Amino acid sequence: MSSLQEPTPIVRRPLHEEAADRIRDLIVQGQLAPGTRLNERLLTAQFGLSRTPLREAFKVLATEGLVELLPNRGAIVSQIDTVRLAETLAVMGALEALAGELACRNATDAQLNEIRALHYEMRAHHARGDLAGYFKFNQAIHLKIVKYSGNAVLNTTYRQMNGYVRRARYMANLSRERWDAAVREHDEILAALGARDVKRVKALLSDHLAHKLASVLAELGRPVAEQAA
Amino acid sequence: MSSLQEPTPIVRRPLHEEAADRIRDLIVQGQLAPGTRLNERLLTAQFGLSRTPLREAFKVLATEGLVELLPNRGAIVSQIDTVRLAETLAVMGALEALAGELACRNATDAQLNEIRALHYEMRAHHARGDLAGYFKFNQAIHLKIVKYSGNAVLNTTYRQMNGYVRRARYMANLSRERWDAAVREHDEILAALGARDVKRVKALLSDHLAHKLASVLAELGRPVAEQAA
DNA sequence: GTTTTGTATTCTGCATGCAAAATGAGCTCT
DNA sequence: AGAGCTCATTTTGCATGCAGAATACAAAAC
Repeated sequence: MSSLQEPTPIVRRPLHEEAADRIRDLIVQGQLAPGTRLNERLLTAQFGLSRTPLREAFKVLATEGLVELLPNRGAIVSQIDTVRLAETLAVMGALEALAGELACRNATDAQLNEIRALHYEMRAHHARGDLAGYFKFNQAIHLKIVKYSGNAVLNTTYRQMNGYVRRARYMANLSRERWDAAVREHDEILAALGARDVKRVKALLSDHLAHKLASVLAELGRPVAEQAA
Repeated sequence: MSSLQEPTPIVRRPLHEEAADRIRDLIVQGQLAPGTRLNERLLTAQFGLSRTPLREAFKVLATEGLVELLPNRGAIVSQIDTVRLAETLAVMGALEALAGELACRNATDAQLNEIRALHYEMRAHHARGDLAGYFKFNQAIHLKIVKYSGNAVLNTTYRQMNGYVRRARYMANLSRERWDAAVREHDEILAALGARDVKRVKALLSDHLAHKLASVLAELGRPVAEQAA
């Protein structure tokens, strides 16, 4: 038992995972607005499976925080409440600072070049004033930095939080000033990463996220600014 | 509808939550060793419920990382692998540094006094050489700091990771030197917290966790030390 | 006109049933 | 004795059924 055992480990993917992925995408991409009720009968019909695996998916999404389970009243897409959003961004700041530190140490040059490429793509969209395109590459850069930290736990934790926060991106209606500033911050982050300057990367990422948090909070005008980093 | 509506919101707790809690406790407290198979029939008999809610609980525990789901082969208590342990501790270090910072700002004096009390209890157990008692209060202190950060997302994230890590505590067979050093570090942390010295608390907690990580890794003798903070 | 009450319908929570996959025991063949 | 095969048993994955809770709606009371 050595070479030709399993070219492809053909184990059918459990239905509940499939369902969880599909619903997660719908939520994260904003197709299912916060507060929307997730009707079991409806979704089973739509996905072509029975209630059991669907309900299992609900449980998973609930522990991920994307869905809220009301006893005897089913599941709703969780509200994006301001406090939780701020809290999540604060935590993501800490995570990303760590990610930057580790990426400085562990990322290969090729990986840094990948990030660099994404950065220039992002700048291109910024130059054109294409906000949606900008967001896409911005996201990709941050996810890559976290990924190339080489810490899998960090990666999954971050991605999960990102799923929650991402839905709020249209809420922060990003002023032109903030947008330009964010791009400049990215320039600096990239430079520091290239120089493998741990301390600087860490500080820059921490600040970057703090600014993002501040801009989101400003946009939402809530007086919860105190408890953020 | 104002005053006498719901003295206690008597909504029966879903069975799957109950089950998840019970199994989680068994795993975290080490009564269910890593690798143990979780037989559905057995557990349903033991808990007095049917397979459906039990399986829902499995899904939750799986997303929490305490249980591994093998398609068509059921659930096993997840192994504590060294790499993941190290990665988790690194992330917890970042989280706890943030927690310390926020606690400095947000914790009330009464809350700091609570932590202080726990600290002296811990010292008492250390003085007696009572390792189990020491661990208990040590845990409690760290959890309180995180809790009094006032950031709920941080709190739940930290607690979840702690659940995974806690099972490994007996693995790190803590030398007397490291034990003494840890206690001294706690002294300093407490002092800095009392002085509300954000920068210092942050640094101390970060170092404290890094030392813990190093000691665990040393004990386990794995060459994964590079990728930690 | 508004609120309350009664009732029908829908939906959730959980148990159970059934088919497919995995495990294990015994057997055969080398 | 050990490796491979067959078949019975166990176990998982999923669908469905049923009871109770929640919701919706309409008629009645104020």
